[in-house]
Amino acid sequence: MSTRPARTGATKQKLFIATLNLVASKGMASLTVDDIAAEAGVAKGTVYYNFGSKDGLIDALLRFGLELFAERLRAAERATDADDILARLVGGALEFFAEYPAFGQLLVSELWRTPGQWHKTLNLLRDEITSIMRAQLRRLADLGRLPPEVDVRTAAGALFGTVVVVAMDWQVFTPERGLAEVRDSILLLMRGIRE
Amino acid sequence: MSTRPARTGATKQKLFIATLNLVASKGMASLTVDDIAAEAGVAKGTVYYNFGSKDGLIDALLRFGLELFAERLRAAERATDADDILARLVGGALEFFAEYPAFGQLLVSELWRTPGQWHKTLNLLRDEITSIMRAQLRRLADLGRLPPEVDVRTAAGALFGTVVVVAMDWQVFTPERGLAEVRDSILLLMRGIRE
DNA sequence: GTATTTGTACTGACCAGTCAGTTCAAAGGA
DNA sequence: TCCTTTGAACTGACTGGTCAGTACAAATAC
Repeated sequence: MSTRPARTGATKQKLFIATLNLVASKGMASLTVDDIAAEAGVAKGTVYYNFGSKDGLIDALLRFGLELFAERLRAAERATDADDILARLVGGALEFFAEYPAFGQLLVSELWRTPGQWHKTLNLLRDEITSIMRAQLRRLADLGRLPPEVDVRTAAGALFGTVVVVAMDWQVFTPERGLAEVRDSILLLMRGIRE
Repeated sequence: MSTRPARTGATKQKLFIATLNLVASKGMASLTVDDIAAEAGVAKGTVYYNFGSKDGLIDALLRFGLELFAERLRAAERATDADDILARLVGGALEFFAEYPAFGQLLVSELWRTPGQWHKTLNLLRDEITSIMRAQLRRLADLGRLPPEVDVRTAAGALFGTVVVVAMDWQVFTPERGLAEVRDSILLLMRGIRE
Protein backbone atom coordinates (compact mmCIF):
# COMPACT_ATOMS: atom_id res chain seq x y z
CA MET A 1 0.00 0.00 0.00
CA SER A 2 1.12 3.60 0.49
CA THR A 3 4.58 4.04 1.90
CA ARG A 4 3.90 5.97 5.10
CA PRO A 5 0.66 6.21 6.95
CA ALA A 6 3.00 5.77 9.92
CA ARG A 7 3.33 9.49 10.47
CA THR A 8 -0.41 10.16 10.41
CA GLY A 9 -1.04 7.30 12.77
CA ALA A 10 1.54 8.54 15.22
CA THR A 11 -0.12 11.93 15.71
CA LYS A 12 -3.56 10.43 16.06
CA GLN A 13 -2.33 7.95 18.59
CA LYS A 14 -0.61 10.69 20.59
CA LEU A 15 -3.95 12.49 20.70
CA PHE A 16 -5.78 9.35 21.79
CA ILE A 17 -3.36 8.75 24.60
CA ALA A 18 -3.42 12.37 25.68
CA THR A 19 -7.22 12.31 25.74
CA LEU A 20 -7.33 9.17 27.85
CA ASN A 21 -4.77 10.63 30.26
CA LEU A 22 -6.85 13.74 30.71
CA VAL A 23 -10.06 11.79 31.13
CA ALA A 24 -8.35 9.76 33.84
CA SER A 25 -6.95 12.75 35.68
CA LYS A 26 -9.51 15.47 35.19
CA GLY A 27 -12.60 13.70 33.95
CA MET A 28 -14.71 14.00 30.89
CA ALA A 29 -16.50 17.16 31.95
CA SER A 30 -13.53 19.48 31.84
CA LEU A 31 -12.01 18.06 28.70
CA THR A 32 -11.01 20.86 26.36
CA VAL A 33 -9.39 20.69 22.97
CA ASP A 34 -6.71 23.11 24.19
CA ASP A 35 -5.82 20.76 27.02
CA ILE A 36 -5.74 17.73 24.78
CA ALA A 37 -3.46 19.44 22.30
CA ALA A 38 -1.15 20.64 25.08
CA GLU A 39 -1.01 17.19 26.68
CA ALA A 40 -0.18 15.63 23.32
CA GLY A 41 2.46 18.28 22.66
CA VAL A 42 0.72 19.36 19.51
CA ALA A 43 -0.98 22.51 18.29
CA LYS A 44 -4.71 22.87 18.60
CA GLY A 45 -5.07 23.09 14.85
CA THR A 46 -3.59 19.62 14.53
CA VAL A 47 -6.55 18.17 16.34
CA TYR A 48 -8.83 19.78 13.81
CA TYR A 49 -6.62 18.79 10.93
CA ASN A 50 -6.75 15.15 12.01
CA PHE A 51 -10.24 14.77 13.37
CA GLY A 52 -12.30 17.70 12.14
CA SER A 53 -13.87 18.41 15.49
CA LYS A 54 -13.79 17.52 19.14
CA ASP A 55 -16.64 15.13 18.53
CA GLY A 56 -14.68 13.60 15.69
CA LEU A 57 -11.79 12.92 18.05
CA ILE A 58 -13.98 11.33 20.71
CA ASP A 59 -15.82 9.36 18.08
CA ALA A 60 -12.58 7.98 16.66
CA LEU A 61 -11.25 7.23 20.13
CA LEU A 62 -14.39 5.33 20.99
CA ARG A 63 -14.12 3.27 17.82
CA PHE A 64 -10.48 2.58 18.46
CA GLY A 65 -11.05 1.50 22.05
CA LEU A 66 -14.13 -0.56 21.46
CA GLU A 67 -12.36 -2.41 18.70
CA LEU A 68 -9.66 -3.38 21.18
CA PHE A 69 -12.37 -4.40 23.61
CA ALA A 70 -14.11 -6.55 21.01
CA GLU A 71 -10.82 -8.27 20.24
CA ARG A 72 -10.41 -9.26 23.87
CA LEU A 73 -13.91 -10.64 23.98
CA ARG A 74 -13.37 -12.65 20.86
CA ALA A 75 -10.92 -14.74 22.84
CA ALA A 76 -14.03 -16.50 24.10
CA GLU A 77 -14.67 -17.83 20.61
CA ARG A 78 -11.63 -20.03 21.03
CA ALA A 79 -12.90 -21.51 24.27
CA THR A 80 -13.39 -25.24 24.26
CA ASP A 81 -15.81 -25.92 27.09
CA ALA A 82 -18.62 -24.07 28.81
CA ASP A 83 -16.65 -22.92 31.83
CA ASP A 84 -13.98 -21.62 29.55
CA ILE A 85 -16.46 -19.52 27.59
CA LEU A 86 -17.59 -17.51 30.58
CA ALA A 87 -14.11 -17.30 32.05
CA ARG A 88 -12.75 -15.86 28.83
CA LEU A 89 -15.60 -13.40 28.35
CA VAL A 90 -15.27 -12.05 31.85
CA GLY A 91 -11.50 -12.28 31.94
CA GLY A 92 -11.10 -10.59 28.57
CA ALA A 93 -13.30 -7.71 29.59
CA LEU A 94 -11.47 -7.25 32.88
CA GLU A 95 -8.12 -7.35 31.12
CA PHE A 96 -9.23 -4.55 28.87
CA PHE A 97 -10.44 -2.35 31.69
CA ALA A 98 -7.30 -3.02 33.67
CA GLU A 99 -5.18 -1.95 30.75
CA TYR A 100 -7.26 1.10 29.80
CA PRO A 101 -9.07 2.22 32.95
CA ALA A 102 -9.69 5.67 31.54
CA PHE A 103 -11.44 4.11 28.62
CA GLY A 104 -13.83 2.39 30.95
CA GLN A 105 -14.63 5.74 32.47
CA LEU A 106 -15.14 7.34 29.09
CA LEU A 107 -17.32 4.48 27.96
CA VAL A 108 -19.52 4.42 31.01
CA SER A 109 -20.03 8.14 31.17
CA GLU A 110 -20.99 8.42 27.51
CA LEU A 111 -22.80 5.21 26.78
CA TRP A 112 -26.21 6.14 28.04
CA ARG A 113 -26.14 9.83 27.29
CA THR A 114 -29.13 10.91 25.29
CA PRO A 115 -28.23 12.95 22.31
CA GLY A 116 -24.48 13.52 21.89
CA GLN A 117 -23.15 13.57 18.36
CA TRP A 118 -21.36 10.29 18.90
CA HIS A 119 -24.27 8.46 20.46
CA LYS A 120 -25.04 6.74 17.18
CA THR A 121 -21.48 5.46 16.92
CA LEU A 122 -21.62 4.21 20.46
CA ASN A 123 -24.77 2.23 20.01
CA LEU A 124 -23.36 0.70 16.88
CA LEU A 125 -20.26 -0.38 18.72
CA ARG A 126 -22.24 -1.50 21.71
CA ASP A 127 -24.14 -3.80 19.40
CA GLU A 128 -20.87 -5.24 18.20
CA ILE A 129 -19.85 -5.97 21.79
CA THR A 130 -23.13 -7.44 22.90
CA SER A 131 -23.46 -9.50 19.74
CA ILE A 132 -20.18 -11.20 20.57
CA MET A 133 -21.52 -11.81 24.06
CA ARG A 134 -24.83 -13.04 22.73
CA ALA A 135 -23.14 -15.53 20.42
CA GLN A 136 -21.15 -16.99 23.28
CA LEU A 137 -24.16 -17.09 25.57
CA ARG A 138 -26.00 -18.97 22.88
CA ARG A 139 -23.20 -21.50 22.87
CA LEU A 140 -23.63 -21.81 26.62
CA ALA A 141 -27.33 -22.38 26.10
CA ASP A 142 -26.60 -25.05 23.48
CA LEU A 143 -24.35 -26.77 25.98
CA GLY A 144 -27.28 -26.85 28.36
CA ARG A 145 -25.76 -24.41 30.80
CA LEU A 146 -28.33 -21.69 30.42
CA PRO A 147 -32.04 -22.38 30.94
CA PRO A 148 -33.84 -22.04 27.62
CA GLU A 149 -36.27 -19.49 29.05
CA VAL A 150 -33.48 -16.99 29.67
CA ASP A 151 -33.59 -14.17 27.16
CA VAL A 152 -30.12 -14.00 25.64
CA ARG A 153 -30.38 -10.30 25.01
CA THR A 154 -31.12 -9.60 28.64
CA ALA A 155 -28.35 -11.94 29.69
CA ALA A 156 -25.85 -10.17 27.46
CA GLY A 157 -26.87 -6.82 28.94
CA ALA A 158 -26.59 -8.18 32.45
CA LEU A 159 -23.17 -9.63 31.79
CA PHE A 160 -21.97 -6.38 30.27
CA GLY A 161 -23.32 -4.35 33.19
CA THR A 162 -21.85 -6.66 35.75
CA VAL A 163 -18.41 -6.63 34.25
CA VAL A 164 -18.30 -2.90 33.66
CA VAL A 165 -19.42 -1.95 37.13
CA VAL A 166 -17.26 -4.52 38.88
CA ALA A 167 -14.28 -3.48 36.79
CA MET A 168 -14.76 0.21 37.60
CA ASP A 169 -15.12 -0.57 41.30
CA TRP A 170 -12.07 -2.76 41.17
CA GLN A 171 -9.95 -0.06 39.55
CA VAL A 172 -11.20 2.71 41.80
CA PHE A 173 -11.51 1.05 45.18
CA THR A 174 -9.45 -2.15 45.31
CA PRO A 175 -6.81 -2.01 42.60
CA GLU A 176 -4.58 -4.26 44.68
CA ARG A 177 -6.77 -7.25 43.92
CA GLY A 178 -5.52 -9.43 41.10
CA LEU A 179 -7.41 -9.89 37.87
CA ALA A 180 -7.88 -13.62 38.42
CA GLU A 181 -9.31 -13.00 41.85
CA VAL A 182 -11.86 -10.52 40.58
CA ARG A 183 -12.71 -12.70 37.62
CA ASP A 184 -13.25 -15.71 39.83
CA SER A 185 -15.50 -13.71 42.17
CA ILE A 186 -17.72 -12.88 39.25
CA LEU A 187 -17.76 -16.41 37.91
CA LEU A 188 -18.43 -17.85 41.31
CA LEU A 189 -21.26 -15.42 41.76
CA MET A 190 -22.79 -16.29 38.43
CA ARG A 191 -22.79 -19.93 39.26
CA GLY A 192 -23.57 -19.46 42.89
CA ILE A 193 -27.04 -18.09 43.39
CA ARG A 194 -29.09 -21.23 43.41
CA GLU A 195 -32.55 -22.39 44.19
CA MET B 1 -38.10 18.35 62.11
CA SER B 2 -39.10 21.97 61.69
CA THR B 3 -42.48 22.80 60.19
CA ARG B 4 -41.86 22.69 56.51
CA PRO B 5 -42.52 25.78 54.43
CA ALA B 6 -44.61 24.12 51.73
CA ARG B 7 -43.89 26.86 49.26
CA THR B 8 -40.13 26.38 49.25
CA GLY B 9 -40.57 22.68 48.74
CA ALA B 10 -42.88 23.28 45.81
CA THR B 11 -40.43 25.50 43.98
CA LYS B 12 -37.57 23.12 44.56
CA GLN B 13 -39.58 20.20 43.32
CA LYS B 14 -40.63 22.12 40.22
CA LEU B 15 -36.96 22.68 39.52
CA PHE B 16 -36.12 19.03 40.07
CA ILE B 17 -38.80 17.91 37.67
CA ALA B 18 -37.84 20.49 35.10
CA THR B 19 -34.22 19.39 35.31
CA LEU B 20 -35.13 15.74 34.84
CA ASN B 21 -37.33 16.61 31.87
CA LEU B 22 -34.51 18.46 30.23
CA VAL B 23 -32.00 15.71 30.94
CA ALA B 24 -34.38 13.26 29.33
CA SER B 25 -35.01 15.34 26.24
CA LYS B 26 -31.74 17.14 25.65
CA GLY B 27 -29.19 15.33 27.74
CA MET B 28 -26.90 16.38 30.50
CA ALA B 29 -24.38 18.11 28.28
CA SER B 30 -26.59 20.95 27.10
CA LEU B 31 -28.24 21.61 30.43
CA THR B 32 -28.27 25.33 31.19
CA VAL B 33 -29.62 27.21 34.16
CA ASP B 34 -31.61 29.47 31.87
CA ASP B 35 -33.31 26.46 30.31
CA ILE B 36 -34.07 24.87 33.65
CA ALA B 37 -35.62 28.07 34.97
CA ALA B 38 -37.69 28.48 31.82
CA GLU B 39 -38.86 24.86 31.89
CA ALA B 40 -39.87 25.23 35.53
CA GLY B 41 -41.63 28.53 34.80
CA VAL B 42 -39.45 30.33 37.28
CA ALA B 43 -36.97 33.17 37.22
CA LYS B 44 -33.30 32.36 36.96
CA GLY B 45 -32.64 34.15 40.21
CA THR B 46 -34.94 31.72 41.97
CA VAL B 47 -32.62 28.86 41.11
CA TYR B 48 -29.79 30.72 42.80
CA TYR B 49 -31.95 31.75 45.72
CA ASN B 50 -32.90 28.11 46.35
CA PHE B 51 -29.76 26.21 45.46
CA GLY B 52 -26.93 28.71 45.36
CA SER B 53 -25.45 27.34 42.16
CA LYS B 54 -26.02 24.95 39.31
CA ASP B 55 -23.90 22.38 41.10
CA GLY B 56 -26.01 22.91 44.19
CA LEU B 57 -29.12 22.10 42.22
CA ILE B 58 -27.64 18.94 40.69
CA ASP B 59 -26.27 17.91 44.03
CA ALA B 60 -29.66 18.30 45.69
CA LEU B 61 -31.36 16.49 42.83
CA LEU B 62 -28.96 13.60 43.16
CA ARG B 63 -29.60 13.36 46.89
CA PHE B 64 -33.33 13.57 46.35
CA GLY B 65 -33.36 10.86 43.70
CA LEU B 66 -31.00 8.49 45.41
CA GLU B 67 -33.04 8.74 48.57
CA LEU B 68 -36.09 7.61 46.61
CA PHE B 69 -34.01 4.81 45.14
CA ALA B 70 -32.79 3.71 48.55
CA GLU B 71 -36.38 3.62 49.79
CA ARG B 72 -37.36 1.25 47.01
CA LEU B 73 -34.46 -1.02 47.82
CA ARG B 74 -35.34 -1.08 51.49
CA ALA B 75 -38.46 -2.97 50.50
CA ALA B 76 -36.16 -5.98 50.45
CA GLU B 77 -35.68 -5.64 54.19
CA ARG B 78 -39.28 -6.71 54.62
CA ALA B 79 -38.79 -9.85 52.56
CA THR B 80 -39.49 -13.09 54.35
CA ASP B 81 -37.63 -15.70 52.34
CA ALA B 82 -34.55 -15.86 50.18
CA ASP B 83 -36.29 -15.68 46.82
CA ASP B 84 -38.22 -12.71 48.02
CA ILE B 85 -35.07 -10.84 48.97
CA LEU B 86 -33.64 -10.93 45.47
CA ALA B 87 -36.98 -10.34 43.82
CA ARG B 88 -37.56 -7.23 45.90
CA LEU B 89 -34.08 -5.86 45.38
CA VAL B 90 -34.25 -6.27 41.63
CA GLY B 91 -37.92 -5.32 41.39
CA GLY B 92 -37.48 -2.23 43.55
CA ALA B 93 -34.61 -1.00 41.47
CA LEU B 94 -36.47 -1.58 38.21
CA GLU B 95 -39.52 0.20 39.57
CA PHE B 96 -37.44 3.22 40.34
CA PHE B 97 -35.84 3.35 36.91
CA ALA B 98 -39.20 2.86 35.24
CA GLU B 99 -40.64 5.76 37.18
CA TYR B 100 -37.67 8.09 36.78
CA PRO B 101 -35.86 7.03 33.60
CA ALA B 102 -34.15 10.39 33.30
CA PHE B 103 -32.74 9.90 36.73
CA GLY B 104 -31.20 6.63 35.66
CA GLN B 105 -29.54 8.45 32.82
CA LEU B 106 -28.29 11.19 35.08
CA LEU B 107 -27.02 8.66 37.61
CA VAL B 108 -25.19 6.49 35.15
CA SER B 109 -23.57 9.32 33.28
CA GLU B 110 -22.30 10.99 36.44
CA LEU B 111 -21.54 8.11 38.75
CA TRP B 112 -18.14 7.18 37.46
CA ARG B 113 -16.98 10.61 36.39
CA THR B 114 -13.75 11.49 38.02
CA PRO B 115 -13.75 14.84 39.63
CA GLY B 116 -17.02 16.78 39.27
CA GLN B 117 -18.04 18.97 42.16
CA TRP B 118 -20.75 16.58 43.19
CA HIS B 119 -18.68 13.43 42.88
CA LYS B 120 -18.21 13.25 46.64
CA THR B 121 -21.96 13.37 47.19
CA LEU B 122 -22.47 10.66 44.64
CA ASN B 123 -20.01 8.26 46.19
CA LEU B 124 -21.57 8.84 49.57
CA LEU B 125 -24.97 8.01 48.21
CA ARG B 126 -23.63 5.10 46.22
CA ASP B 127 -22.34 3.67 49.47
CA GLU B 128 -25.79 3.99 50.94
CA ILE B 129 -27.25 2.05 48.03
CA THR B 130 -24.66 -0.68 47.98
CA SER B 131 -24.71 -1.05 51.74
CA ILE B 132 -28.42 -1.84 51.56
CA MET B 133 -27.63 -4.37 48.88
CA ARG B 134 -24.75 -5.80 50.87
CA ALA B 135 -26.94 -6.26 53.93
CA GLN B 136 -29.51 -8.17 51.94
CA LEU B 137 -26.89 -10.27 50.20
CA ARG B 138 -25.49 -11.14 53.59
CA ARG B 139 -28.92 -12.35 54.56
CA LEU B 140 -28.93 -14.50 51.43
CA ALA B 141 -25.55 -15.89 52.43
CA ASP B 142 -26.85 -16.64 55.93
CA LEU B 143 -29.71 -18.53 54.36
CA GLY B 144 -27.16 -20.63 52.52
CA ARG B 145 -28.06 -19.27 49.12
CA LEU B 146 -24.75 -17.64 48.38
CA PRO B 147 -21.51 -19.62 48.52
CA PRO B 148 -19.44 -18.35 51.45
CA GLU B 149 -16.46 -17.68 49.21
CA VAL B 150 -18.36 -15.04 47.26
CA ASP B 151 -17.20 -11.56 48.16
CA VAL B 152 -20.31 -9.65 49.17
CA ARG B 153 -18.87 -6.37 48.02
CA THR B 154 -18.25 -7.73 44.54
CA ALA B 155 -21.68 -9.30 44.50
CA ALA B 156 -23.31 -6.01 45.43
CA GLY B 157 -21.43 -4.26 42.63
CA ALA B 158 -22.41 -6.93 40.17
CA LEU B 159 -26.04 -6.74 41.17
CA PHE B 160 -26.04 -2.97 40.90
CA GLY B 161 -24.38 -3.07 37.49
CA THR B 162 -26.71 -5.71 36.19
CA VAL B 163 -29.83 -3.91 37.25
CA VAL B 164 -28.72 -0.51 36.00
CA VAL B 165 -27.67 -1.72 32.58
CA VAL B 166 -30.65 -3.96 32.08
CA ALA B 167 -32.98 -1.20 33.24
CA MET B 168 -31.47 1.33 30.84
CA ASP B 169 -31.68 -1.15 27.97
CA TRP B 170 -35.24 -1.93 28.87
CA GLN B 171 -36.26 1.73 28.88
CA VAL B 172 -34.41 2.57 25.70
CA PHE B 173 -34.92 -0.49 23.53
CA THR B 174 -37.86 -2.53 24.75
CA PRO B 175 -40.09 -0.30 26.89
CA GLU B 176 -43.08 -2.44 25.94
CA ARG B 177 -41.87 -5.27 28.15
CA GLY B 178 -43.48 -5.38 31.57
CA LEU B 179 -41.55 -4.85 34.75
CA ALA B 180 -42.31 -8.33 36.06
CA GLU B 181 -41.05 -9.87 32.84
CA VAL B 182 -37.75 -8.01 32.99
CA ARG B 183 -37.36 -8.71 36.69
CA ASP B 184 -37.97 -12.39 36.16
CA SER B 185 -35.42 -12.52 33.34
CA ILE B 186 -32.81 -11.16 35.69
CA LEU B 187 -33.76 -13.49 38.50
CA LEU B 188 -33.85 -16.47 36.22
CA LEU B 189 -30.45 -15.56 34.90
CA MET B 190 -29.01 -15.20 38.38
CA ARG B 191 -30.19 -18.60 39.34
CA GLY B 192 -29.60 -20.14 35.96
CA ILE B 193 -25.92 -20.33 35.19
CA ARG B 194 -24.99 -23.62 36.72
CA GLU B 195 -22.18 -26.06 36.81
C1' DG C 1 -42.79 42.46 58.06
C1' DT C 2 -39.94 38.67 56.62
C1' DA C 3 -39.13 35.34 53.17
C1' DT C 4 -39.49 34.37 48.61
C1' DT C 5 -39.91 35.33 43.83
C1' DT C 6 -39.62 38.10 39.62
C1' DG C 7 -37.51 40.38 35.48
C1' DT C 8 -34.14 42.29 33.19
C1' DA C 9 -29.74 43.57 32.19
C1' DC C 10 -25.15 42.79 32.80
C1' DT C 11 -20.17 40.73 33.28
C1' DG C 12 -16.45 37.91 32.43
C1' DA C 13 -14.52 33.50 31.81
C1' DC C 14 -14.14 29.89 28.95
C1' DC C 15 -13.79 27.30 24.81
C1' DA C 16 -14.89 25.18 20.09
C1' DG C 17 -13.63 26.17 15.86
C1' DT C 18 -11.07 29.14 12.11
C1' DC C 19 -7.50 30.51 9.12
C1' DA C 20 -3.42 32.72 7.27
C1' DG C 21 0.92 31.35 7.54
C1' DT C 22 5.12 27.92 8.39
C1' DT C 23 7.76 23.65 7.84
C1' DC C 24 9.76 20.08 5.40
C1' DA C 25 10.44 15.99 2.80
C1' DA C 26 9.97 14.18 -1.50
C1' DA C 27 9.38 14.80 -6.68
C1' DG C 28 10.99 16.73 -10.77
C1' DG C 29 13.49 19.13 -13.54
C1' DA C 30 18.07 21.61 -15.37
C1' DT D 1 24.30 18.34 -8.09
C1' DC D 2 21.50 22.22 -7.06
C1' DC D 3 17.27 24.64 -7.57
C1' DT D 4 12.21 24.82 -7.65
C1' DT D 5 7.76 23.16 -6.76
C1' DT D 6 4.23 20.82 -4.44
C1' DG D 7 1.31 19.56 -0.82
C1' DA D 8 0.42 17.23 3.36
C1' DA D 9 1.09 18.17 8.15
C1' DC D 10 1.22 21.38 11.48
C1' DT D 11 1.01 25.96 14.07
C1' DG D 12 -1.14 29.31 17.37
C1' DA D 13 -3.26 33.88 17.72
C1' DC D 14 -7.78 35.17 17.12
C1' DT D 15 -13.03 35.20 16.91
C1' DG D 16 -17.63 34.64 18.18
C1' DG D 17 -20.83 32.57 20.89
C1' DT D 18 -22.39 30.53 25.09
C1' DC D 19 -23.37 30.37 29.75
C1' DA D 20 -22.69 30.53 34.96
C1' DG D 21 -23.25 33.71 38.02
C1' DT D 22 -24.43 38.73 39.73
C1' DA D 23 -27.22 42.84 40.84
C1' DC D 24 -31.11 44.78 42.49
C1' DA D 25 -35.52 47.06 42.77
C1' DA D 26 -40.17 45.94 42.65
C1' DA D 27 -43.85 42.59 43.51
C1' DT D 28 -46.08 38.96 46.02
C1' DA D 29 -46.79 35.57 49.32
C1' DC D 30 -47.20 33.85 54.27
